[in-house]
This record gives sequence, structure tokens and C-alpha cells, in this order.
Amino acid sequence: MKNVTIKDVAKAAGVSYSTVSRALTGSPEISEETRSRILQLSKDMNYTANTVARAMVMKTTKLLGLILTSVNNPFMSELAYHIDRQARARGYNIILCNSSRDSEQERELFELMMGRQVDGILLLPSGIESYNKLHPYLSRIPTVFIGENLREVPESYVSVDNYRGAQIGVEYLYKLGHRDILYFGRRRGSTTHQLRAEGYAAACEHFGLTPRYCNNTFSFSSVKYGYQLAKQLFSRERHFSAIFAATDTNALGIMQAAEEIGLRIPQDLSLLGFDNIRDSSLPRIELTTIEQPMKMLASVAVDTLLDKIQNDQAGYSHRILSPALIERSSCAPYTPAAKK
Amino acid sequence: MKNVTIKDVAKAAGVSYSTVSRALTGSPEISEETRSRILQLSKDMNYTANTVARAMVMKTTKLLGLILTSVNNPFMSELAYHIDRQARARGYNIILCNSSRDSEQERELFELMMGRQVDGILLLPSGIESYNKLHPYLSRIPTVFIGENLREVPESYVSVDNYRGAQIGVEYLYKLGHRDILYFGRRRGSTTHQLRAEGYAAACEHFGLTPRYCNNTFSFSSVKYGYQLAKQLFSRERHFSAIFAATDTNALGIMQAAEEIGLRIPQDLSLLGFDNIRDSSLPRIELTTIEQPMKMLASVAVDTLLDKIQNDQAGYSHRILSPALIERSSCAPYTPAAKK
DNA sequence: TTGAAAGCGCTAACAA
DNA sequence: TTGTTAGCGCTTTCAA
Repeated sequence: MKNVTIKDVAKAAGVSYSTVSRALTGSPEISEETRSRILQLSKDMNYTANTVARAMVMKTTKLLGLILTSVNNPFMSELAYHIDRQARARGYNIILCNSSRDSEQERELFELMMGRQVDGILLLPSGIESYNKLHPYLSRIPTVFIGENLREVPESYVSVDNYRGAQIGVEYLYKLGHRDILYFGRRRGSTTHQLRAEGYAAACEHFGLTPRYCNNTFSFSSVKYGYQLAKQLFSRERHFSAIFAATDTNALGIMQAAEEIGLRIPQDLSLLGFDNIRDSSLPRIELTTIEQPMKMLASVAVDTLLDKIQNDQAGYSHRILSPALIERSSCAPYTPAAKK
Repeated sequence: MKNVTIKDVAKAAGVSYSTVSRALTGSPEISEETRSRILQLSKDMNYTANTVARAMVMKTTKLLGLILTSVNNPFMSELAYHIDRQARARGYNIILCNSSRDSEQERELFELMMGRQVDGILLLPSGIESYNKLHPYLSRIPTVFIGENLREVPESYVSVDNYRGAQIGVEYLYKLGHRDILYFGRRRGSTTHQLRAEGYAAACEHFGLTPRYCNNTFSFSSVKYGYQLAKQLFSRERHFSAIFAATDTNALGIMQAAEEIGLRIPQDLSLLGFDNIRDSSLPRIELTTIEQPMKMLASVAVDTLLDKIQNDQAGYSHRILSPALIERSSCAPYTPAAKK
């Protein structure tokens, strides 16, 4: 079943098809009378402009590529939601792809997106190596990185202040009286995580505490891995009264492991997360955490990208947003009596 | 910065541009030698095929529209993830849009998607009224509804067997000894919910139980609304030993309300959900529930849509998938001693 | 104010 | 096997 085109409308209206185009695009060089007549007619005929054809001549698709490791992740799905809203408000639509945390897939998706002539790309990189692999493309298509700090790199990104967030967390626990705070889930391959660990270390030093780590040997964070790590951790003797988890998903895993051995949170152990994913506010979870302001991240990311598109890639910008402490029920003041 | 086109490659190779096209599309009417020469050259020149131009002549964009009420919802984001994977495996990409549960927005998005020449649309309808509003478009673009059963309607959909799922749930609670089972969250405006309620009623009758309802007066399910409803419910005298919640999100709200008044789950009250969203498997939540097989829903939906696209909308199909009980820790055998 | 015509990058039918 | 050409649906000069 053929779609009705500009030509069909032109024929029906008895004008040339360029006149119809003018009516549709809101061009000023057309009489008000013909315009309204054509508009009415195209409505009657169920005409819908072919965006693809328009894109060919306009050289802009009003399409943004969104590449994330997985929408099936509370942090990213929330981000994706806000990105869609913000983009749509500005006349753009989103092509969504999951990279499954694979930088080679990211590369392929870049090619795919460029082939589809997206006006720009929003990327939640799978890790630090993303940048190198993607580098050849970055000069050819406006791109904004989200979440990952690429400090030394001359590319635009939007991120929360991970270093500062970690400091806030330690300070909070310190004020609750904790002096032995374990940093849980430190891992390599992500600047984000490196910065969080550094912020933690700096704050420890500031307060005269000894930094202690439980390293994440897996390549990424998940509830499952957090659980496995925590199991091991709890099987050894404990020297800490609070855990600062590198991510909320890690914290969720810790909760599960703690539950299993009858370790009560927050009575026996205070637990602090990072990210404020949706799950953390659930009943019985009620995780105290450092928030990444996702709605803000999303809208700043979209705005940054659109700026870049309009100004034809003039320079780059680093936008660092402030994290905030979200106080719920997983942290309690230090008590020496806490079961060990 | 201009993209390199097929013409640039042709000029560099000293052939006509249709020859380049033939090399690129894998046409057989070209010598092996020229093909490999051109392929190599286009790689060297960083040539990427312009999918938009190709779409114009091929009359297919290999793009699918995905409209859901909100990716920021664990059920839908999981679905979206699997839909992307399945679609990509079959050579398609996804344009994602959130309707924010507004049928007028759904309508606008349909127009937008059609303008973008998507090959088909996957829709998680916001409610029963979606069908009426969208009806005029359904003959113009291949569409598959997901999740919502549109029983009497001659349109394709994929859904879980909600009626059967509710029966399974009641049977499970019955076998645990429960005789007073409250159905929580019944609401209008959604066949899905109607079917669940009907399945519940049928099973009650089968076992000789009296069906009891706590109606959801809100227009949709969320943790917050579940919580508010449960608060009211618990403020009155209770005559039930188990609650069958219409959705997992409702169940999560119930948990929160129960927690607040010191009602223990499952010791004092058994709680059964429906959907098996990701949150339900979290530590401390461990909600026993009826699963919607999302990965399967996603792949059946994509396959159904692609079939429809290829066979030019020949007929429609209703695919009903089987739900399954996921046993966790929120249900316990009935004990008369349970605190009331 | 309107129409004619070129051209966006590509595929495919037709010629050579 | 290769080149020439038309045309996909649209916007936009340029002429009238």
C-alpha cells in the first residue's frame, strides 16, 4: 500500500509539488490562501511527510544514536528515559543500541550509526579502552560521552564528580563515628572507579583513617559479583564497621551476603552505596547512597551534544555535576557493641 | 566535513559508480577482481554506505519503532534490551520512544514513526483505549502489540497467559493451606488486568474459596500506589492470610506498608506477585511471583513483526506464552497462629 | 506568488 | 562485465 506523497497532494490541489513543499515547510513565499488550502487537503489525504527523503536533502536526520552497555540496568534505563524525553523536546529521536559491554561492538555500532546518518552520538562507554577504539570516528561525528570521566582527553563528556562523591561518603560515615571504613569493589579499567577510589583515599587521609580495599576482580559491577565478593569477605575476620560500596549494585550483593550470615544492616554493619539506582529506594533495601543526578546528566548530555552539532564540533566541553548524599536506613552511628 | 560517497570511490577506482554499488551490495554481476579492488579501496577511503539514501530506493529502512510507556520501568527496560538484541540479530535497529502512558502521545508517535518510514512498530500500549486511537494507522503500518491481550481484536499481539498465570498463583497459595486470599490491585482499563482478575476468580471458584478484592483506583501500577493502597488496607481489620498482588510493583508497595506496621512476610502474611521484574529477586525482597518470560516475549514479538513485514501484513496472530511460578521467600504455609 | 528543474546518495533496469 | 540512466520524495535555487 503506497504512501501518499507530496506529488499526490500537488496533483489533487492542482499546483506544482514545490508549492506543496513550501506550504508544508512553512516557507513565507506563498500566499496564505494556497497554504491553508494545501494544508487542509494534505490532512484530508492522510499525508505524512517522508522524513527520510527530507533528511537526504537537508543533510540532517534529527536522529541521535544512544549506545549503552545495557538498558537492562537500572542506571542506564533511567538515563535512557530522560534522554528520550529531552531529545524529543528538542525535535530529535533516539536510535538505541546495547553494546553488551564490548568495545568492538561499540565500534561496530559507531559505524552503523554513522551509516544511518545520525546527527550525533551519546555514548556510555564500556570502559577506558572505548576511547582508543573509537578515536578514529570522533572527528567524523559529534559525540558526547556520559558517565565516564575522560579527564585528559579532548572530547566532550558529562559526568558526576566521582571524586567528590566518594569524599562526601567518607565524611558522612566518619561523622557517624566510623573509623574503619572498607572500600568495596575497587576495580581497574574505568576512570569513574579510579576517581571514586581516589576520593575515598583522599578523604581517609584527611580524617586520619587507614584506607582499606576489597577489590573487584570482575570486569564490571553487578549484584551477583558483589554477592560473591562479599561472601569471601565475610568468611574472613572483619576489621571494619562500615562498607562504602563502589556501586549500588555491589551494595545490593553485600546485603544479600550479609543477610545469609545473619549480619544485620545497619545494626552490625553500616553500608553506603554510590549511584542511587531505583532499586536502592525499595522497601527493605533503603540503601543510603551517593546520588548521580540522572535526569540532569541526561539533559546536560543532550544539550551538550546538540550544541556540538549546531556549532559543527567547535571544541569540547567537560561537564561535571555534583553528587549528593541520599540518606536512607543502611547506615547507623558506630557502636562498639556491634556484632563482629 | 563531507562524508565520502559512492561517487568518490568510483572516481578513485576509475569505474562508474554503479560498479561500486555492485561491489558493495554483493551483486554477482561483477568480476571478482574489480570487487576486491573496490572493497579494499572503499575501506582505505573510510567509506560508509549511506543507509538513508539506500532506504529511499529500497523502500525499507530496516528500522523498527518501539513505543513503550516508559523504559524507566524494570519490566519494559528488560523487554527493550531483548528486543534490541533480537532485532539487531535480524538486521534491524530500534527507534525508542516513551509514551508516558498517554494514548494521545502514542498516536503522535505513530505518525512520527511512519514519517520516519520505520518498517514496523512494536507497541506496549498504555491501555485499552490505545487500540481505538491507533486503529486508523494499523492498516497502514505493520504493528505488533506486546503485553496487552486484545482478545477480540483482529490485530497481532504477543502476551503471556494472564488468566492461566493467576490460576497458577491461586493454586500455589491454596496448596500452602491458604483459604483466604485477597486479590490486590484489580483495575479497569487493561485487558491484562481483567484477565488476571478473572483467572483468580475462576481458581477461587474451583477451590471453593470466596474471591476478595482490593481495587486499584489509580490508573496504573507502581510501588507508590501499591504502598498507599496497602496502608489503607492494613488500617482495617484483616480477613486474609495471603495477598495475590496484580503486579510485582504493587507487591513491593505492600512490602513497604507491611514493614512499617511490623507485619512480617511471610510469617504473618504470604505475598505473591505477578511479572517477575528484576527487583523481585533482590536480597531481602525475594518475592515469590508469576513470571512473564520477557526474553521470549521480546523475541516472539520481533519475529511476529518481521513476519508481518515480509508477508505484507497478511492476517494477524495472537501468541500467548505460558507463565511460570518463581518460588522465592515471600510465601509460607498457612498457620492459624499468624499475627493478625 | 508560483513552476521547472537540479540534486541529495543510492539501486536497478537497460544498453553496450 | 561494465556504464548510462531513471528515479526514490523531498528542498531549494532560478525563472517566469
